[in-house]
Amino acid sequence: MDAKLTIIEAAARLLAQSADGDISTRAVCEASGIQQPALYRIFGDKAALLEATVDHVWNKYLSMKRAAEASSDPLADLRRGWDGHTAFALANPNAYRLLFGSNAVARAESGTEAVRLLQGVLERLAAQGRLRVTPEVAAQHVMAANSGVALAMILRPEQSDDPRLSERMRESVIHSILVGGGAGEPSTTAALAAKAEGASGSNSEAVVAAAITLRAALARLDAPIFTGAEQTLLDEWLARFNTDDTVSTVEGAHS
Amino acid sequence: MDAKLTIIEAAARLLAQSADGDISTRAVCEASGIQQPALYRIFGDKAALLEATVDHVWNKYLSMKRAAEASSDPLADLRRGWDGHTAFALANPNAYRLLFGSNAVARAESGTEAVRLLQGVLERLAAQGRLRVTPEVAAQHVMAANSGVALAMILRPEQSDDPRLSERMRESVIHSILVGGGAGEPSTTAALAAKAEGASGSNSEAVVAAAITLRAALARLDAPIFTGAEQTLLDEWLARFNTDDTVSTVEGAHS
DNA sequence: CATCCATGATAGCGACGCTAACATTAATAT
DNA sequence: ATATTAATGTTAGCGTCGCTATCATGGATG
Repeated sequence: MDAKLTIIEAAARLLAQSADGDISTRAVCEASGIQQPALYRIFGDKAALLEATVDHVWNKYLSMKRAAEASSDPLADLRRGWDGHTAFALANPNAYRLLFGSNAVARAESGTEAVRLLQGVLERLAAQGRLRVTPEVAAQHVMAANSGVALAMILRPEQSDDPRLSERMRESVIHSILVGGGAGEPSTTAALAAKAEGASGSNSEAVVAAAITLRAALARLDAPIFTGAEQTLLDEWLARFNTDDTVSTVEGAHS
Repeated sequence: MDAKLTIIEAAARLLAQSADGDISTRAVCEASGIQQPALYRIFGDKAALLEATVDHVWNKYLSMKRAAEASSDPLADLRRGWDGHTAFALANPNAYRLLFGSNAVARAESGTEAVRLLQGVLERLAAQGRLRVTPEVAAQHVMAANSGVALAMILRPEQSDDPRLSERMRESVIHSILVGGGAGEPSTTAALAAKAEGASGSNSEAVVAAAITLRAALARLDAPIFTGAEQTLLDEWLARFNTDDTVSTVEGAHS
């Protein structure tokens, strides 16, 4: 199974040096000292080879980044992830274009893993009460904006000469996803609690505040969102978040 | 010179029906009743044919839109232009992918014209003192975000299932480009709706954010606060707060 | 030792982008 | 009206592509 890695590395090398962004399986075979039937026995077809190559390049870059990406501040992690994404695109334009600008490698693991990592960060932000959309929606928003900026810088550098384009888009996206606009003053009770926990080191207050907010909203709700029984039970469940036991348990996951 | 248009229309037809987004010059020749040497005498090479085809499709769509795009409100025109861009991408995914996701048709006139039209609108906004960046910078920002959303919806529909993704990104970009955040029709977007309810006294954004916060906290909760079934049902109920119907209904209760 | 299966090597198929070569027509000049 | 030129139609084919059929080889397994 060493042949597989040999082929992938040769393909990655050729892809990085390719002028038009494409490579031929014949060239890959010649560069890796392997014959075509072997390549097709291993990968099946060219799309699978490209997929494996893109995944390999992506994972190589990711393992470089992963060491420095464990922080207590999910917003800082989000910024780091964005900048890393952009840097990867500029460092590997051909692989990136295959991954985010073509349909040939749409099923590559790299794309879903990028979204998974992003969602992890966003869920931590959500747990602090700082997201105003669901992590799923936020992830789609961030990914679309980030890939749009990266592709524009790769494919239309002369039309994307603003040196702060990526940074601008990053902050624009962050602003529209976070409550209170991110860097600005928090406006919701949950965000206030999130800011307060910055001093105490715990994020459980945001959860308690969110439960309180929801219970209050629930009481004033006359729209047919819940039946009476549902509403009663939901209120009971929301009340469970207010116990100190719950708080300490939730915050146990944090530290 | 009628042969040129005949070829282009055949190519556009084939491109629209193509499964993998690519077409062969042989198929174009057969579909247009013209031989390959004639095609290559007219266009030079395949890239030029694709370029002309994309330009043709783009201009056809643009002439459809141009009639309805003379307004006194540049912000409304910006929104119209954004939605038209997205609609074109979804209606012509293969042509769009060639234009914004590949380097084969990077020099197509369509791309530069799209940016030119956009800059015209942005310059009108700038003349009204509503832009907080230069029209050039704003145009790059808008184009990158719009193409990113469109490509994501084309290439990764299962990862871009938020039906309001384009709208969300549009308002996010507008907010970050205009001075004061930019006000428009307050009924459509969640952000603007949140602004409107700020005056009315209710706080639907806080409710949505609280529900999101609780769902995130719920996901990383391993303490025995809820049983599995309880947690599943609670998550479902919390998810109901995220629908825009719910939001408007909640704020409707107090207006 | 016989069997089987994974790998090596050769050759080739059909389709691709593209072009040389020539035949034919249309347009122009004399 | 004829000769010259330019444009177009037609055939055939080159080199490369993704991919595969075919067979030889060799080492592991019973």
